[in-house]
Amino acid sequence: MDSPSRSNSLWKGKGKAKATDVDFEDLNPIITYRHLHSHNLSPRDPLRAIALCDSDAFYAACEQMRLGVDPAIPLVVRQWDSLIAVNYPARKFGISRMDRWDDALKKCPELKIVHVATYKEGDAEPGYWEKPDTRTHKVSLDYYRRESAKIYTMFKEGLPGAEIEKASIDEAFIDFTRPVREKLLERYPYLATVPDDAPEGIDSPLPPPPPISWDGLGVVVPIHPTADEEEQLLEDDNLTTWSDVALSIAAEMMGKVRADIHATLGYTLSAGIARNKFLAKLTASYRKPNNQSILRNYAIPDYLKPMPFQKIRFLGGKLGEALAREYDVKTCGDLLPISLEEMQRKFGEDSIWVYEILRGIDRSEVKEKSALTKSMLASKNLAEPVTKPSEGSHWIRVLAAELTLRLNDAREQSPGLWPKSIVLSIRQGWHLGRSKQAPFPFSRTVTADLIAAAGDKLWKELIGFDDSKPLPIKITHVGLSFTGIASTESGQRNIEGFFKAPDSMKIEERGTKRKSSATTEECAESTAITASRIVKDLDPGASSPTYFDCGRCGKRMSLPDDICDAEVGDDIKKQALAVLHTAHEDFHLALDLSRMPEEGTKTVKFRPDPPKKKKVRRSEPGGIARFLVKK
DNA sequence: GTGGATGAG
DNA sequence: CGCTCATCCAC
Repeated sequence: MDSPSRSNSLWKGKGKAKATDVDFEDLNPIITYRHLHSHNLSPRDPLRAIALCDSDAFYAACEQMRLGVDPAIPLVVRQWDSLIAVNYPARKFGISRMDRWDDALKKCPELKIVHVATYKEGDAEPGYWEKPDTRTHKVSLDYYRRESAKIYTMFKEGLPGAEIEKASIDEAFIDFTRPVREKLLERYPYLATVPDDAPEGIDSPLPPPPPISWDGLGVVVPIHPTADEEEQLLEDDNLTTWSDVALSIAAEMMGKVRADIHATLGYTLSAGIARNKFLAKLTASYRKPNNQSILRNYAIPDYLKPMPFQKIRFLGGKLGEALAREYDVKTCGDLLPISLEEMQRKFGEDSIWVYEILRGIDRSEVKEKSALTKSMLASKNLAEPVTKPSEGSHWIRVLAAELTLRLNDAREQSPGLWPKSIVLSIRQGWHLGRSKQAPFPFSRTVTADLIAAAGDKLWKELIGFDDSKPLPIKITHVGLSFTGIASTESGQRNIEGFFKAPDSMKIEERGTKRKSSATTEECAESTAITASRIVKDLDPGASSPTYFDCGRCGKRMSLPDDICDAEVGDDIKKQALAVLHTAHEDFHLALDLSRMPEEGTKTVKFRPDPPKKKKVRRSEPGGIARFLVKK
């Protein structure tokens, strides 16, 4: 457990040197007019103000709102036999996330238990059932995704100018720097111009900041946690900086949106506000639920030092464990004496990320994610293993139905969305897994059948299709996913240009039902090309055309003769033509996409800021390296 | 492209 | 071995 070879003094020997002096050097940087007036908001901006805002016990809150349950009632969300969300009232009973539902009920007989939505093959959409069967049903988190999207929308609308990065289904980072700066100049107009007598012109420091009232802005993390509050307040007041002013304005804005969201959607949120993402995240958990906390720069050292580093984002896993073991320590403060060189020697060049984090430094940016997701996975662990190919098809249809919903849903926001490939993965027993993927044909109208067909094909490639004899192995897990989802970001305008014919497309459904309420999605689906002409041609009463002329390539696309000649109603011919039309548009669209410069999806590193996997380049792969290097 | 690893909640 | 989801990377 301990490391006898390591001299204690090496890393505990710093004595009482003020960490503020030695390890945290940047707590009160000089802020000049240039900083304030620079239009180049960089991660080094001393007036940066970042928030992490997350929804309290989100799934539980969703169910509580959906069912109109009093928020004070203990409520949990159940998934099969365990719990996936526990609201705060329920936590008071000692119920926690991984508890079994029946154990939880023993702890709190009044507990309101809601099973997460599920669906089975053939269901149009997920539903809530008292007792869903794990053998036939699959969990759906769709409702939570939709509610999450509502919150995200309110963030965007309520915080113009702020950069917002959705970090997960229940949390988002918000960069307030720009709106805060505007407010700063508005509120303190004397900052707008460099005084004539400023010694160094635009590079002169700003005048002393005004005092701040934190009333109603949230909990302010104390600079030096002590028993004496009086003393604390006194000290804190004497140390106000412009950075604090910036944080207080951010807190103001954050508080307003939180209140707004609570009033409109009913969700309570907690937020942390600090100078960077990592600290914001850490600060958000300072006081929960339904609260926000502010971490001033001067409060960073004493907040961070006692903090178990394994609580830090990306240090919660094996890397954190490896660090803890290597040095036999727990807190951030414990790791401060480790030199950068030492850390890099053991954990690779990229450990500088960890080194800086421990000192409250994090330059990673809040960046709205262009494509909201790059992949979509629907998967299911099978309580009853699949032993026949036909059973596989069954689950594939279930999973395909979910992917259909989700992809079409995503397309409401970005019509050009398109998964490059579809992947079927299966697992047998406990670790052996295989997967197979194939290109996913672009199609404007994605149906469950289309996806299921693709999945079935992969299934056959993966395990064969002879239903007569049982599979040699038991499949315990089936997953169907889309990968390489591209949103044709830069081409958005082009594409929307195509997608703007009005209500022409419902013809596929029924020629007569013209004004059927077309959803935005369906409107977006219609394409310009020759749509208006087609609609005219399809005017009720006129005899059905059997071709159309493509406005883009000029080609005349005709129905196959056998359909033209067949003794079928006009309805059928209309439908057939619509299908042909759609297919042809898809062809053009795919062509457009392939020719389009891949701006949104080029080699931009998707996750530039988080810690790199530690590539250990080291002669001796012992010790921690074993965790980090593939065996 | 495939499989595995990592991480979050 | 909860269960479901997402991303990255070595091969």
